[in-house]
Amino acid sequence: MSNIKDTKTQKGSNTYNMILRKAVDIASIEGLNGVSIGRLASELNMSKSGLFAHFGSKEQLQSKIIDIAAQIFNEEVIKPAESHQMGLHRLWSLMDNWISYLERKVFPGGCFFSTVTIEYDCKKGELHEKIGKIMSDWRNRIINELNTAKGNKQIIKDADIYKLAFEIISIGMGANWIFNYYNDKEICMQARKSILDLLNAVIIDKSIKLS
Amino acid sequence: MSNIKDTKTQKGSNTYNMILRKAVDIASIEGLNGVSIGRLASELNMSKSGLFAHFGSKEQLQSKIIDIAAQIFNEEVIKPAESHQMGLHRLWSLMDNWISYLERKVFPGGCFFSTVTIEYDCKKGELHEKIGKIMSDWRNRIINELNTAKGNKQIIKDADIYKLAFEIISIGMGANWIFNYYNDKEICMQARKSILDLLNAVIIDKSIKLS
DNA sequence: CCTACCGATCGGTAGG
DNA sequence: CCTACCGATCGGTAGG
Repeated sequence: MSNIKDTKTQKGSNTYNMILRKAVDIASIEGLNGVSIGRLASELNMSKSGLFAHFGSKEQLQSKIIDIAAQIFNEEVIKPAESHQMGLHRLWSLMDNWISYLERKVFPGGCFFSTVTIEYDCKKGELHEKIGKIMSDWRNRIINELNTAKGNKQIIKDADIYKLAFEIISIGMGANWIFNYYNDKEICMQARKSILDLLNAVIIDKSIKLS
Repeated sequence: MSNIKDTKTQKGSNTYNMILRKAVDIASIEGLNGVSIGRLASELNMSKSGLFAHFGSKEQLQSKIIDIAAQIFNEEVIKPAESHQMGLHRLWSLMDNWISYLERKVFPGGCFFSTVTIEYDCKKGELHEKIGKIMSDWRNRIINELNTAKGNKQIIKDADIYKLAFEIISIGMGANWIFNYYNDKEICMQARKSILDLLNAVIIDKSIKLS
C-alpha cells in the first residue's frame, strides 16, 4: 500500500532532507525571510534551479522549513517528556527539555520558533497562521498539563492556569534571548529556577520534587 | 556657539526626521534588515539617491533608526517614570509605562527593541553591539531600582534582584509577542498582574500600593 | 538534477 | 535634493 514515490521522491529523498536541514539552521539565525534560494544552493553546492524544483516557490520552501523544525522540536522536547506521568511531572520535563534544547544548540540560532514567531508577529498570510498555530499548540500543551495537575490535586484549585502558562513561556523566551545575545550560559539554570519557583508557589504536596 | 549646520542640515532637518520616523515604524514590523532604501524612498515620494545621501550607507541608516527608537522609548517610557520616587514606585511606573507603550502602539510593530533584539541575537557587528547595550541599560535600570528598593527596605533583603529583573523583562517580551501575534489586548493586564505578583512576593511593607 | 535566462530590486556611485 | 547608471542578487521560468 505504501507509495514508493512518497518516501523516495520527496520526503524520503536525501537531497530534500539535506536542503531542509541546512535551511532550518539558517532560518533559526536569519529568520525565514533571511533564507535565500541562491545562498542555500551555493552552500549546498547545488544549482539554484535544481534546489528550487523541490519546492516550487519560496513560500513553499519556508512552509516546509517550519514543518521540519516542528518535527525536530517534537523529537527533542515533546517526545522525551511522554515517559513522565501527565500533570506536573510531564510539564516540568517539557520545560527542562526545552531549556536543554537551547543548551545543546539543536538549532544554531537558539529556539527556531522564538525567532520566527517574533519575525511573523505583525505579518499576515499562511506562514503567520502556521507559526501561530504551532505556538498555540505549545501553549495549550502547557495549559493542559497544568489542568491535569489541578485535577490530580497536585496544585491548588485556584491557581491561575492561563497566567502561569503565560509566565512560563515568557521566561523561556527571555532565556532564549539572553542565552543567544550575551552567550550567557547561566541564564538557563536561572530560567529553570524561575519556572520551579512559579510551580512551587502553587504546589500542594510539598514532597513533590521536580528538579 | 551653536552651529546652524547641526540643527538644519542633519538632525534638525524635517526630511531627515521624516525619513527616520517612517523607517523606525517599518523596522518595528519588518526588522532592521527589512528596511530597504528603495521602498523607504518610494513611500516618502523621494528618489533613492536623495534619501541615501542623508546616511551614506545602509548600516548608518540602521544605526540612526536605533538612535531614534531609543529617543522615542526614552520619551514614552523612561522620562514619565522620573516623577516617581526611586525604588519600587519608579520601577512599577517604568513597567506600567512600558505596557502602556504597547497598548498605545507607539510603534506599529509593538516594541521596536523586542523585534530587533531577537533579529540581532545571533549576529555580530556594530548593530548587534548597539542594540545589546541598549537592552543591557534597560535591564540595569530595572536592577538599579530593585537595589534601591532593597536599600530602602521596601523589599526583603534576600530577594534575588537579578532573577527578578530577568522575570520582569521576560514577561514584557511574552506580552509583546502575544499582543502582536494574536491581537490579544487582555494580555497587557495579565502582564501587569504577573509583574505585580512577582513584586508583591518580596515586598515588606504590604501597605505599598502599586497598581 | 543542470545551463541559461527573465524582470525586479538590492545597496551604492557619478555627476549635477 | 535629482537623473541616470553600476554590478550583484533576488525569486522564478524554459528547456533539457
